[in-house]
Amino acid sequence: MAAGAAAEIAAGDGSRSGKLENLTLWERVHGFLRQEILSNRLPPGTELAEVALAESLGVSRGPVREALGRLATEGLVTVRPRRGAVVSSLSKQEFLEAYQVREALEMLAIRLAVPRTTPELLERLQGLIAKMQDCAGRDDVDGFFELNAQFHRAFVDASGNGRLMELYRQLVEQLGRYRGSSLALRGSLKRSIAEHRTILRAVASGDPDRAAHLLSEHIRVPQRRLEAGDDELFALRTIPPKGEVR
Amino acid sequence: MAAGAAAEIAAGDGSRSGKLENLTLWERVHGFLRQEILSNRLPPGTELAEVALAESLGVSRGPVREALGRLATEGLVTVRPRRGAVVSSLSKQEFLEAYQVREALEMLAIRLAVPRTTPELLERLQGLIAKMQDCAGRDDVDGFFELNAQFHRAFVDASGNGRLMELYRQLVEQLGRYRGSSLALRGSLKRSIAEHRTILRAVASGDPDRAAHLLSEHIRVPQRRLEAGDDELFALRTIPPKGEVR
DNA sequence: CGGCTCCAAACTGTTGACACTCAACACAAT
DNA sequence: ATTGTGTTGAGTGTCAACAGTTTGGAGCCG
Repeated sequence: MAAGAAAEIAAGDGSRSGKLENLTLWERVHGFLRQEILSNRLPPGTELAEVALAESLGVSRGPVREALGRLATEGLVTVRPRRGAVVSSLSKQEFLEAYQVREALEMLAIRLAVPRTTPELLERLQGLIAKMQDCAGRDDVDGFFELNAQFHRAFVDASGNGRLMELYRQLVEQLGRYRGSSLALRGSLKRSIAEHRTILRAVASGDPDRAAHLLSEHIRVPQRRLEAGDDELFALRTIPPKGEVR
Repeated sequence: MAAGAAAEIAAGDGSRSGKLENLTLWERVHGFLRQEILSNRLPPGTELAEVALAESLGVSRGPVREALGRLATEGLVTVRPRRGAVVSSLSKQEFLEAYQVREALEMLAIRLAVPRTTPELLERLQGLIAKMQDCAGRDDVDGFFELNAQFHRAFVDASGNGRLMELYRQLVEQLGRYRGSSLALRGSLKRSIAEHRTILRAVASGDPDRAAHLLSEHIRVPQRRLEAGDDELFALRTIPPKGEVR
């Protein structure tokens, strides 16, 4: 039912940029839908009919089906057996649960990253904090959020643990759709920057436990607010069309 | 290819046990293959051809394909585009990475579980330790391993975090296939029991940080041995040739 | 007027067939 | 003997069609 502007998934033209795209059809559909969902162009609650999608994208139902299956195991859509797929939405409870797991993963990441710290990493983190301050001064909330995400991801990347990176990526993807909520929850940008500085100091001094502890407190700031009960933030996203989830 | 003993997945009779199984075909295939892999009846490295599986199970390639896709995102098989699927095997490095993530998840679990501790939980844990001691006395290593898994899972279940439980289950499933290795790594059963007692005391006294720290040390015992370089344990499972099933 | 039954449209689950790719093997040339 | 090339065959990627189920509503009954 979505708008008709198809993205020409099935295009056979090889002129698309210099990089040769040897992806299978369902992989392209998967990537396309993933982008549509993550960018909130397909908001939570949207029903995804196989035939409609297939026609819209110019492919058969097979690849669409396969793509939906993959998205389901990634948690971006939920399939109700014989009832079709829906862009999944997180309840306040589920959001909180994912947030807790994210905290645990980041703590592991920073513990692993500290002994592997390089001067380049410290420099990069320092640069990110500086840019964050710029954004805070300009009230560029979107920019700040992006930099903040990069800051946190830097530790995960530096951990050297591929499994951890993969899990973290999936988790952040899901939580990212509620960026508005997370941001509103955070409150003062200045305080966040100060916390980042403190964390960076602990990392530079090579103290994994202290860094992990600080990070834990840092992450808990928005979590506590959510627990306190600002449900309205979710009312925006939780679209109760008709079909009830589970 | 593989042996013929099919498991009658496609059976349409509703007489199968009292429990009504309203699962779709691919869900049944998925569950079946999952069991086969986890029980090591399909050892790592086994090539899974769609046509062969489909014929063997009495279904079409569609459901098999879908099941393989799900297993892939769960990490139990790896699909090489246009080359088919293979039962995935963990390298020493990957095993270690997963182990680290498991540690982080369990620490989160015990932190969440401590404030929610009930007398029933403490009693259950106490009972598990007692049974472990029995097994240790009888040199019942398999029994001990099972009880140990239950002990650790108890905290995850008590955490009340559904997402955490799901991730933990998947992780343990994958690591579980290397049970032999993990066991050999652990060494003294008595020491393990003593550590369990100490952890239980910390939980009973309502000290999440201490419990988490103790758990961390407890989990790290086999991890350190693995880091030390006992690769031979993996040689057992890493089947290099293109050997046929059984 | 409200509730129940039955019917039809729509959609998913499944199947079998076709097209295409890649890997291995054989053979020829250096 | 080794390397490069052509061929072949197995097996995946994709499609269109069939069958079963669910949903929503029209019609009937209380």
